[in-house]
Amino acid sequence: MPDTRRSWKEVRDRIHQKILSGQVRPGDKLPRDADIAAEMNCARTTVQRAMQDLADSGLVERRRKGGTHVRRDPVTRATLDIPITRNEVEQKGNTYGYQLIGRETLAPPHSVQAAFGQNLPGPMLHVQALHLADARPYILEDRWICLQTAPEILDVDLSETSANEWLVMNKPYDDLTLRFYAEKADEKRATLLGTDPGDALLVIERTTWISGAPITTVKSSTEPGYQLISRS
Amino acid sequence: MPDTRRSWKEVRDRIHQKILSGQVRPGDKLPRDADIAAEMNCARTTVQRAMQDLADSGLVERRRKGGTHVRRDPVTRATLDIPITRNEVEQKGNTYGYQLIGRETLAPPHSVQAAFGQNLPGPMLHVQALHLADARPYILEDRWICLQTAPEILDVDLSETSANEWLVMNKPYDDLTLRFYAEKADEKRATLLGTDPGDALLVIERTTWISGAPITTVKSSTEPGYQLISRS
DNA sequence: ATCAATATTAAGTAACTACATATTATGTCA
DNA sequence: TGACATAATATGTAGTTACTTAATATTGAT
Repeated sequence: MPDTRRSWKEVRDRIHQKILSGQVRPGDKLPRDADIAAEMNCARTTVQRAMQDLADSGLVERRRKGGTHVRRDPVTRATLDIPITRNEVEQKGNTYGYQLIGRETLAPPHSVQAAFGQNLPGPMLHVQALHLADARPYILEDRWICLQTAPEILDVDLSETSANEWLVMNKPYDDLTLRFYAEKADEKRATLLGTDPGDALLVIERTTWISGAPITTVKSSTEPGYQLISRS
Repeated sequence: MPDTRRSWKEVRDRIHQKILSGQVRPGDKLPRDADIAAEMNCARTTVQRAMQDLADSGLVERRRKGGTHVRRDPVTRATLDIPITRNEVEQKGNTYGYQLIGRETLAPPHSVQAAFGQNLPGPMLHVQALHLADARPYILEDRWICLQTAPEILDVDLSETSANEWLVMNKPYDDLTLRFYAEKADEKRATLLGTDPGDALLVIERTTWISGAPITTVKSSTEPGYQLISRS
């Protein structure tokens, strides 16, 4: 085998290597795609793919005309998968349970409006529900659903189907913000989650939009000890 | 303009639309790339790119021969950028400060060994340091560095340069695990972070490897109120 | 010298082609 | 019938060409 063609992954790894072995330093400009292609004896498209990947993972920055530069503020870029809670529970081998706690149509409080920024969401459905793993409280969700964008939710029997699942299956979103933080369990949440007030809870806030219009925002308080782990 | 060529993003969005408008349901098989290309009047490469993107974002699954299927357990896939702490602080317009608390060569405790799995890391440097924003405690890091993989760290003046920065700049990794959870501040951490014991802290654990060899593992306890926010 | 029009550059996108690879289906021989 | 080879199939990867787009540099007119 004289000189097997190198895949874009090889090209990527070579450049990756160069960057972090110090041959090329943060802020440095890399050669043009075409030159790298010539040097590595491959097509520009291959270099393009490699560079795209490096750019996606936060290692380099590319600008038309400007060329490709090694980022001077390298970031750790990680991907998280947040599954539907039912699947998450069943994946772990536990039995999934669901319990509706409250449901009411209401004008959203200011904190919820803030989550949506400019676009005022109008009247919303406020749903509180508990997800269970083997009958133990797992995640407590406090959700607001925009009735302008998702009026069909009013016809859904939320004591049967969780809003979580219904929305994921029926209301596609094209924009999403996630927010993670730690919070002390207050009296009410502690009771519902079967833990003690003051316990540290990981909270996940998720807000979704479809073409600019708000769909839903959820504040999920997880059971004590819950961990989020990045994809490899 | 009769029929402008459609980009791979248009193709992606059209399919995305189909999937979540219910025209195609979770588990369903999508037509072959070639057929979609014909239908949409574009090249297969364009469909390929579109499909790749949908697969990357967790919406569909592709298998050679098997074809493309809509995932039956859709996940919310989010990307997080975790910058170097100095940059994070300065980005917010605060002054960055750094303070070394402790430094010692030590055999790692079992919990640290566990983070690395099988590969035993050997002797390690244990470093504790505090990152400050406007002279207020921001992140407390408790780090273990593998001396086999990164012996040069012993020559670094860690009272000047943070291990965080030195490692990011000098020790490339090719594998990384992140873990997020909430934890109550214990007495010691509360003091260092200038808060009260029992406060809920968001903890970020990061472990890195290079070609299978452990580099470092950090447990970063963030100031109360700290939030992680996903990239758009 | 200033500003605007124009050219140049380097990445971005897309078409078409060809072959690779993984997987499934089929067929043949013992 | 069962094991194994073979064919068919759909995605994956790579090359080549051509054109687009955004950013920069140059030119030229005032």
